This record gives sequence, C-alpha cells and structure tokens, in this order.
Amino acid sequence: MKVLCVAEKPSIAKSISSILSSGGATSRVSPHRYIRNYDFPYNLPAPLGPNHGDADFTVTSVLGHLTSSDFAEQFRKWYSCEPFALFEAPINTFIRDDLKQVERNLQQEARRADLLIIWTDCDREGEHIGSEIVNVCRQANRNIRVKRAKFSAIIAAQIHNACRNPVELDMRQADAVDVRISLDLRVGAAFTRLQTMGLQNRLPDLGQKVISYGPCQFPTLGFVVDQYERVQAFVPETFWYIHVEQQRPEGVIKFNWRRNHLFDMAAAIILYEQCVEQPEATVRSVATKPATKWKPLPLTTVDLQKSGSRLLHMAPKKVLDIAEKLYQQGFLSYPRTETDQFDKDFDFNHLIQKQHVDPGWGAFAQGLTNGGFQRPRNGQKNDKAHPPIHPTAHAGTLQGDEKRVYEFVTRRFLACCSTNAEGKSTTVEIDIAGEYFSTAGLVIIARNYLEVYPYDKWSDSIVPDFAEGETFIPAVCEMREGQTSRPNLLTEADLVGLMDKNGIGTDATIAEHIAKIIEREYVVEKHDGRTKYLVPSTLGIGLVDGYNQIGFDRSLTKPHLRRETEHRMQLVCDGLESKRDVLEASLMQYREVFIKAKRDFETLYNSVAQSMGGRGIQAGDIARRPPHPAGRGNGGNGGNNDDDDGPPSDGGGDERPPGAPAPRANGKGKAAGTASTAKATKTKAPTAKTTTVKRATKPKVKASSVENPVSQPATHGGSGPSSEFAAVLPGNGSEGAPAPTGAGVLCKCEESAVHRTVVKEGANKGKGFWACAKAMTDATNCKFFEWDQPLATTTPTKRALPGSDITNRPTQRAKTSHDTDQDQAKGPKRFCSCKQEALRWTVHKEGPNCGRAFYKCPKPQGEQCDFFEWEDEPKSKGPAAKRTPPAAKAGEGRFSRYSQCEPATDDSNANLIMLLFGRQSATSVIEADIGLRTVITRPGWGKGPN
DNA sequence: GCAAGGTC
Repeated sequence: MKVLCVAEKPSIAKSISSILSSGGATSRVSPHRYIRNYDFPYNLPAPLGPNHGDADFTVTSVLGHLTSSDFAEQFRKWYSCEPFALFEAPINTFIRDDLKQVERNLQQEARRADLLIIWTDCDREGEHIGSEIVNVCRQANRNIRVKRAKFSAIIAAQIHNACRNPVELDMRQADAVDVRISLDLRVGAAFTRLQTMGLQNRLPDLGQKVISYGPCQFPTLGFVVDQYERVQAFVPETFWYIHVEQQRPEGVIKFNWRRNHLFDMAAAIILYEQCVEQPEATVRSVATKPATKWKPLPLTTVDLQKSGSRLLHMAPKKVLDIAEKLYQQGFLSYPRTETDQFDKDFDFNHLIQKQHVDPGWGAFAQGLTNGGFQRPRNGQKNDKAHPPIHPTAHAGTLQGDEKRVYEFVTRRFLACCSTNAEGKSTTVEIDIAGEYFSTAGLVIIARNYLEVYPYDKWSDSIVPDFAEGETFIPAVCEMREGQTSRPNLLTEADLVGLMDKNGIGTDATIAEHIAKIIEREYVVEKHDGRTKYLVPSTLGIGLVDGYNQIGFDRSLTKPHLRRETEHRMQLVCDGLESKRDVLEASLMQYREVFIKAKRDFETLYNSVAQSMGGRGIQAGDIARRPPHPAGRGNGGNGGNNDDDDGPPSDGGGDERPPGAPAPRANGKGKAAGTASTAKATKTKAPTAKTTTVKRATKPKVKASSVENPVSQPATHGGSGPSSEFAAVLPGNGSEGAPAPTGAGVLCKCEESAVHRTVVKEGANKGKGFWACAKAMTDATNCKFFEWDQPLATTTPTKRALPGSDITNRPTQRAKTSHDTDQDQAKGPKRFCSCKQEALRWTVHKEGPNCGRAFYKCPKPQGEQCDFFEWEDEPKSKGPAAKRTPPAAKAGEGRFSRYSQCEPATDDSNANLIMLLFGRQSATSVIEADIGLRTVITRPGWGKGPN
C-alpha cells in the first residue's frame, strides 16, 4: 500500500519525514528544484493502513498555493471593459508556469498512491491549499482516498498521532478562502483601474504610476493619514497641577497629585490655594508591597516585527525576511506564527542546552538548565499551526542584522523560560489640606529574566523613608502648568500593531502591505534619529481625503469593510452561510461603494489635484509642523513623560483608533488620554513640558501666600522654618501677637495652648488661633493649631487630644454641613460617578451660595469621585465632572469666603474667577489672594507680567 | 499595469 503525504512547504515535508521515519527516510529529487520526495515505510494501522506490514510512505510538498486566479482573457486588458464589469467577469483558476513542475510531481506520485494525506498548515489557507492538492491528485488518480492530518506543532508525538488519526479536509474553510480570492481580485482590480485611469491622464505629476486600491492597502494608508491629520489638527491644551517636593536625606522626593492634573484652572487654583493655606503634609500611608515585572510572552510574528522595528530599528519586512532566512538555515523556528503559547510537550530543555556555548547568554542558559527554568507564560493566541518563534540551533557565526535578529529571538526565548523580575515597591501617600499626593520607590530584589533580556528596562528608584502619621512642610508646593503634547506620526511598529489589531492583513502579509503603500508612493518614510515615521504623501492624503469627502457608509479607507469580509468568511467556515451567498453579499456591498465612487469621482480627483498641487506638502517636511491655529479642545495627548517633574499619566480614555499611538515630541511615549476641556484627573497622560505657572518656590510661596499659620517645620529631614515663613508664625518674633492664656484649650502636649493672631496680609489677617505654647524652634512643639472662632456655624471647637491627627485641619469641613437627615432632600436620590448614593450637603457660610444644597460622593475625602451637583440645578446628563463648579471641588463652602460674589452664571474661567474672588481681573485676584507672582496669560484674561 | 494570500 502506498500513501502520499503532501505538506504546504518543503521544510515541513522534511520534518514530518524525519519524525515518521525516525530519520530513516530516503530522499529523491522531484521535477521542481525546491521540492524533494521522501520515501520510507511506516506502520499505519488498519483500517487506514494495510492489514499486514508497513505502508510505503512518500512525503512531498507544494510551495504554498498551487493555483492562481485572474480574469478571463477578454477582461484582462485595462481598456477592454468598464472596471465595473470586473464585479461579474469570469475568473479563471490556473497553475502558473513556475508551479507546473509542482503539479507534475503531485500527479506522478498520486498515480501510484492509494491514500493521500494532506499535511498543510492547520489554518484556513492551509485548508484551501489542501483542496488544491486534492484537485490535482484526483486528476491523476480519481480513486485516491483523501485524509487530512491535524497537527499544531512539529513534535514527534503530535505528528505520529496526526498521521494515525487523520480527519477530513474542511471544505468550508476552503470555500471561505475561495470567497476571499474572488472578492479581493474583483474589488482590487475594479478600484485600481477606476483610480488609475481616472487620475493618471489628468494629473501629469502621476506619470505612469499605478494608483492601486486594495482592501488592505487602503485601510493601512488610512491609518497613516489619520494620524497625520491628528498631528496637524492638534491644538495643545493647557492643564494645571500641583507639584510637591520634599528634600530627604536620600534625595529629592517628588509627589504626584492624585488628581493628576485639571483642565480647569479655577478649580486647580482653589485646590492649590487650600494647600498653600495649610501646607502641612501628613503621611497617610506607607505601603510596601511586592512588585513584579513580568517576563515577556512567547514571540509571535507580529511581535517580532514590532520589536524589530522598535528595538532593532529595522523595517518590519526586513526583520521578517531575515527571520525567514535564519529559518531556512535552521537557526530559527518557522517565523510566521500567531501563537504565543508553547505546546505542553515542547522540549525546552533540549533547545536551551544548545545555547550553553554562547559567550553572551550561555551562562544564563546553563542557569536555566540547572534549575532556573520556569515554563513560559501562555498568551491568548494559538494558530494551531506553529509554535512561537524560538531558536532551533546555536548560531555563532552570524554577522550584522542577522546576528541582531537571532540574538533578539534567542534572548526572548531564554527570557520566556526564566522567571519574572521581582522587586519591592513602596508607595507613600500624603495629604495636604485634603489633597492627596503620592510617591513611590522601587527596590529590585531579583532581576531574573532581565539578566538576559536587556530590551526591557526596570530600575531601582529612591525609596522614600517616611513614617505614617509623620508631618512635614513640603520644600516645594507649586501650581504648575502643562500642555497636552502633540501626537507623533505613526512609526512602522505602531502601524504593524494597528493592522494586527484591526485584522488588516495576516502576520505574514502585514509587512508587505506597508511596503506596498510605500512602493505606491502613498506614504514616505521619514527618519528621526533611529525612529522611522510614516508620512503620507500628497497623493496619499488626496486619496484618503477624497474618499472621505465622498462619504460612504463604510469607508474605503477604514478597516470596517475588511472586517466585515473577515466576519462573513467566518460564517462560511462555521457553516452558517454558503459560499455563494457570502460572496454575493460582499460584492454587493463593494458594488454600491464603487458606483458612488464613480459618480462622485470629481470629488476624488479634486482632492488629489488639490493635495498634490494646491497644498504642496512635501513628504518628509511634515513631522514638525506648527500646530494648526484653529480649533480648540481637540485634545491632544502625550505619552508618559519620563521627565518626572510632570504629572503622572496612566493612559486613559482615547478617541483614536484602538492602539493608535500618540507619541510625544520626543518620540517615546504611547498614546494615552485625549484631553477634553474641564475634565479633571481621570484623563491623564498629557504630560508635555510643564512650566511653572506660579512661581511658588519654597520661600516665596510661603512668604506670599500662606496666610494661615499652620505651617510647621518638617519633623523629619532637618529643615527648619524659613525666616519668611516664620514671619507669619506667632510666637516667633515681632510679628506674632500672642495672647496670654490658653483659656481651656489644650494643645497636643496636653498643655494650655497659646492664643495668637495672624498678622500677615491676607484673608486671615486679624484672625485668632490657638497653638502650642512652645517655641517653634523647640523640637517638642506639638504643632497644635486651631482657629479660635469656628469658621462655620456648625463646627464646634475641637479639643485636640494627644495623637490626634486632625488638629492641623481644623476648618476644612467647617463651612458646610452634611445633612444627616436626607429627608430634606428634594426630588429623587442622586448617584455619584461611582454609583453611590450621593450625600446631600448644605452651604452654611454666608455668601452667594449660603443655604444651597448640593450633592457629592459619599466616600471619604481622597477617595471621592468628582461628582458634584447643586440640588437646585437640573441633574447633569453628561459626566459629572464637566458640570462641577470648580469651587465645589475645592471644598464646599469656599464660595462663602468671597461674600461679595454673585452666583456664577458664566462658564468661562475668567468670569468664574472674578465671581469667586470678586476682583477686577482674574490675574490680579490670583496675585493678591494666592500670592502668585507669575501670572497666567490667556486670551481675554487680563494682563500680567508673562 | 489591478488584490491578498501562501511559499521559495
């Protein structure tokens, strides 16, 4: 009995033969130079195999798809028909001349065979290739039985199992590929001819260029143009944040504001003012927990291309070409795989041992063999055809880029087989006047996989030595200004990721599509240092804009059409739709688009003509254009700023296509949040350069803005009160106004507190307060502070107790009251952004809002969401934060301090500030009340020194 | 002269 096995490619035929024959196969040439036939006996049990003895096995292969498709002769000439006719023109399927010898080989071998086993890759295309093989073999031997071997990796156990338990070829998958082939040809050819013939003659600049359309090419181009236009339209948006620093023996510790930053200046000012008034920081928590840096996932093709581009600075196609070459040389496994999980039977040990000899990572490999090994993590993807990319042999003689690619793959593999890096992170959270700030440090305990994988960075950072409950006056407490930063153009790696995510192309073709749109001159590569950005050409922009102007239900330049095609193909695979119906539905969809494109072709023409002639953008001259002057609130963003002076970012919501990058000007970051006006904190990421709006360096802040004498020297770190600061503190010289007795008020030392009066200019001038009677310079001063008059009608005077941590925050809650009797509430319950029933509060302090009730998040301060609603205003429909009056965020009742104010009726920050502060101009308010020296200038905001 | 998908 003779069995013919046909694989998708020669390498697989060789591997299968080697396994099934235990290395005993004899090979002979075939009519095709790349293909060999392997013969050996194999014990295939009945009923599939012979009743007695071994079957005669021959294993051979094809070279991918055997057949090609093209239109019938009369439709092949471009001017032979209307492009529209291509939607119905007959298509011929044939075997190209260069594959005729492959066909001949199959027929020769099939003629003598009883059983044909298909060993193509176990994916949709593999199933189709299988059907092509069957067609050819049946022509030579109509009685040949056909089976299909299912395997997911070239591992002995699997291959034997697949051979002995073959299944049927899945014709539904083959049908789905038939649909794809026909659809892509018809759509591609029709649109390409329409575009080329319609534009070429009318735009001399195009010369004889083919203006191709492809269902993968155009969405790919669309990504590049979209990002380009996002860069062009970007208008930086200003945000504000509070920056806190403290000097410690271990270095300068920078604290990040929990709110990150605010796009509402008024709100930021008010919160900042609060901090300045009561600048003492209290350490609320010091949390140390294990930190882990995860080892990488097993390597897929898309990952290899992205990493190759980002880390090795090679074009995705080049990386793949090199990997392909290394594969053929036997150094790497098959480089086209979607799989990021290793088979459970995978022989790691054997492969790791092969790396023992390497001078660079051999010692690490030995460490893995000697007990350091840990199974690689499993990703989510498995194409059931190939394992993740890994080294199959040690390569010691490679040079240049080949060496770099091999090294990357090998280090990645060893890293996967190692263990996560372990560390310890310490997060310190402080509270200044109800605002929370945090800082974190890291100690790396075990670098583990990082030892062999230098592409990942993880480094120690100062671990601040703070103690819970400790208080200190920050060395710096400033309100700073930052701007959302311009997104960058796409890099090749970004584009690979976008295409992968949107299902444009396959792992093997993504790089080709990118190369294609470059070859077509739709896109130009622009080098910035070692990073390569993709810039659309005038032609590329004209085409995309033109189609966008025509306006389709499903744009030709977006991924949706292709995704729908994919979806329909899946329906065929699942047996839910017939091949004919799906093809007809997809063709109908594209036909409609085609008719519209043809009818409105002048729009496309004008767009391309204008783009190429009118706008005259030179590709390569685009990356650093100044922002478009018009528009606002476009919400740019940036990546995580490495400059840790900036506020932190965490990558928030985003209106870009999934995964679209918006690297910052320095080209590092990845997209994060899109800023919108007045959107607080939750939208992070925009970091940009931060500029100090308000110079509030240590002494000046204190001198100019601290009206409230609660500031104390830090209890740690040894920095005493500055003289300027001390000037506002009573009992410390001529400016204080001590009162003789404590009148029953005890300080934290349980001694009579001393009464003093604020003498410093400011809102609190003249107010009396209680403080510890000891001198400020006395280390045993307990730092007790309490106003002598409650600032709100409901606040009783507190008696400080030893150990109390509230003594220095006497008045924050004083100006409003939380209505314990919620029955007073009018209307239905209200719920905050965290879905909690909102608490009703009332403003008691005199002022425009006195008596008004409002609702806010019931959680403790610091954990609250930004929800805020006045009871007498309609419930907000949109995000609560947008409607939140800034002053409310700052702490209810702060309105009341500016009793001459009128209720805010205008949204503009300037007006709001004026209303709140009751002064002529926002800038003067800031200067006078908060001690700003540097003034924020903004159109319509009054004049200032800036 | 068109597409996308295999593979050398």
